[in-house]
Amino acid sequence: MTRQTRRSEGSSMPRSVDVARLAGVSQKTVSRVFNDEPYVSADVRRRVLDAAEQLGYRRNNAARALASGRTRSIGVVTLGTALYGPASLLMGIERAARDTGYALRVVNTMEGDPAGIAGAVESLLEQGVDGIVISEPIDEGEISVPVDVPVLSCGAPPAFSAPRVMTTGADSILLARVATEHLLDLGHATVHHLAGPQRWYSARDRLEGWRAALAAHAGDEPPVVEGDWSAASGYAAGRELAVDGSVTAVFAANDDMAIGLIRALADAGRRVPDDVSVVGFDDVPVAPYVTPPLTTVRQPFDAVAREGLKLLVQVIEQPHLDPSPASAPPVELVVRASTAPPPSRTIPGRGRRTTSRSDRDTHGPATPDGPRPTDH
Amino acid sequence: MTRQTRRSEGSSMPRSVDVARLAGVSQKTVSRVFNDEPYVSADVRRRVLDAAEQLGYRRNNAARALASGRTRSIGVVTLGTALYGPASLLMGIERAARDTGYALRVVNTMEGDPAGIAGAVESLLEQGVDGIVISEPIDEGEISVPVDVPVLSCGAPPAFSAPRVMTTGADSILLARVATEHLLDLGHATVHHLAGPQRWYSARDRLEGWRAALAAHAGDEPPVVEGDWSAASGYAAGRELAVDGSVTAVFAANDDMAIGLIRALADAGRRVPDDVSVVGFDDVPVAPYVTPPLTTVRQPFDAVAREGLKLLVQVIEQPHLDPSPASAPPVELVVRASTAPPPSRTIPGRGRRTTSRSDRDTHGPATPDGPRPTDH
DNA sequence: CATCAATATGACTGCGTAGACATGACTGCG
DNA sequence: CGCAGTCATGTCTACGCAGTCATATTGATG
Repeated sequence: MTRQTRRSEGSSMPRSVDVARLAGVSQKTVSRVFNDEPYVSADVRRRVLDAAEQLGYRRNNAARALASGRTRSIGVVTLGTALYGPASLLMGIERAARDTGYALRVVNTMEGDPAGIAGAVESLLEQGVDGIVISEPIDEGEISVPVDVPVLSCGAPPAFSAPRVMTTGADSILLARVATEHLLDLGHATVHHLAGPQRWYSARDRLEGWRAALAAHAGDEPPVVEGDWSAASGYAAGRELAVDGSVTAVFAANDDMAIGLIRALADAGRRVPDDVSVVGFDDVPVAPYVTPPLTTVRQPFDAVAREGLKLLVQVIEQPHLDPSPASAPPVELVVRASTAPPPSRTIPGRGRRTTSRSDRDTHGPATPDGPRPTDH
Repeated sequence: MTRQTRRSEGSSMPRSVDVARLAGVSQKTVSRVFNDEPYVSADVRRRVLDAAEQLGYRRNNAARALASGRTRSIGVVTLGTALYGPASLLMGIERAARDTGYALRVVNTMEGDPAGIAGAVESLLEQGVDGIVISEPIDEGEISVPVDVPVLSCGAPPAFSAPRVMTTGADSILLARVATEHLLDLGHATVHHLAGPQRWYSARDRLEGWRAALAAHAGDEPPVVEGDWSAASGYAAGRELAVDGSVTAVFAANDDMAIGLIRALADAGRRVPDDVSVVGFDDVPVAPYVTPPLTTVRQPFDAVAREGLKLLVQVIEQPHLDPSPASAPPVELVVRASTAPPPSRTIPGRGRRTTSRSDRDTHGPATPDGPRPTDH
């Protein structure tokens, strides 16, 4: 039994030579046809395609990669979670990658894994990828892996040394600031922050945006409560915050925590938004349907993924050109029913249901999404 | 300038020959060391590893695949959504794949994409994978792609002809049945069903389980309302169901729709669970924190992924052996506050907060998860 | 001490493709 | 009509690794 019998059933896959033989051309010509190279006559192209069809020919990617030095694939490092944010980003990246003709290889890096991102990157490099996307970067100190492909980091500073590192992502700082300012504009004296785990850059950005908003409004900065993105941690934080009567507004670093928070407040007898206003972050699909419908800022995952991949692919394919900076996606505050003016000092013509904010950036409309549930 | 300058910076990656030269051994021996082949002396192994370390050597996966005929990677076909179910399954698959030493290649198939699953599979085969996982199969008729690798279908019948097709997945039918029977056991005369899109096999399974439960209890079968998994569609369905005063219990095919449904009922003035009981499906992380905390059945994504991949890898690596059937993961009903006995006929010693059901399969405990919010 | 098996290593080669270059057919133009 | 330029195709080969088989070294055994 020779080596031919490696694929199943002994009927080894047809190769380009087989197609060539059937079409009466050389192997190289078959290669030309499949790579859309110029200088192939219409007649030959047709014969080749017919022959390939007939044999069920499929290019061997391993051989292509070996011969050309390019794998036409992009590696993605994700956190191993089904969190809405990371999951949405991953899906956006897949779509964008496919649009540009690249395949996707995915590696998780469980949070807390000591090997961490470095190990994930290492594994992608060994698999062979033309570029790497760090989907949700977390701080793990310097990454010491020698990387020889361009790297796209979604929302983090270039945390390690590679020849070509880019960053992309929504302006989380701005988004957080808009969310916080929405509450301040409603008349709240200050805004508490239920932060995400500070190992995540995205969590830090949100903290920073919140700080900036408070600073701009000369508000004092209450202590930060830190969660782990989960609704459960939001609930735990909510129990702490509920006992503090001075809390009238909270900006949660994601919607899940906001939902947990709201429940804790409700369980403690504090009404939302009458006693406490809550703003989330992400605009998860259920946000309009929880009780009360959640005011939040929308993350433009799809746009971010698309822009970022465009950048990455450009750097992969034209290493010389300076990468054109991605246009910042629009900032979108979605006002629903979880925010209201503070209870004590009643403001006439209550500020609810407005998108009044205007910043240094464009804001999308506060779109009523889907069948908009009535307030109550 | 020769071809060597393909990788960036002209400093082409070291190859196994380079390592061999430095270690004073043959290229083949380097290969042996990295593949953990027997018959390598400890001394040589050490020298090789040192040399590799020093040069920053990394195996070239394309060449390995070409030479060995195996890519050591598994392709996953997912729907292009950030839905909790598919996303969780994908993460579970990644974890499981890495545990078995396989890399992951991911392709989306946008729902409604005419090319659909067939195209996704085709693309994976061209990339070269040793096995394929169809993560959330939907019905697209016969898939006519010739597939020569084993295929694992999560929860669907073998919908196309490949030499080796397996299925895995939780027993959705049973889960749906347990959910429905929970409502029937509470005393509801019948249970309505808010179904998922029927192109999805998982949606069909849940419908079937619901049917089975009704049939077993001699309940009549009310008309089915179909959603698209989204909370928005749940809301729309809820508006329909709210006008029908006879509706006292609804089994929603996933938690998101259940959340939308509950909101629509609330907006229509029907209280949950006092007037209408609602059971979801999945046990999404926010389920304990929405209003009211959602009774639901938990999908054991991680266990399903792990079992399924074990099966797939076994078939890949030992094509001869009969695949050992996966053990069915436990069925877990999580009773929270969205279900209660029907309003009219009050049943003494209300059946809430029990996991009384016992079926042909083991049930996990109705674990109080995380900081359990109090009922109200 | 010769013989054989187990161990350790190397030489050679093919995997299927695309890159470099050669070659032949044809075109247009002075 | 001859020569340069374009087009269309072919030949040869490297890509980097693992498979196959040969060979050298050991130790044990009768």
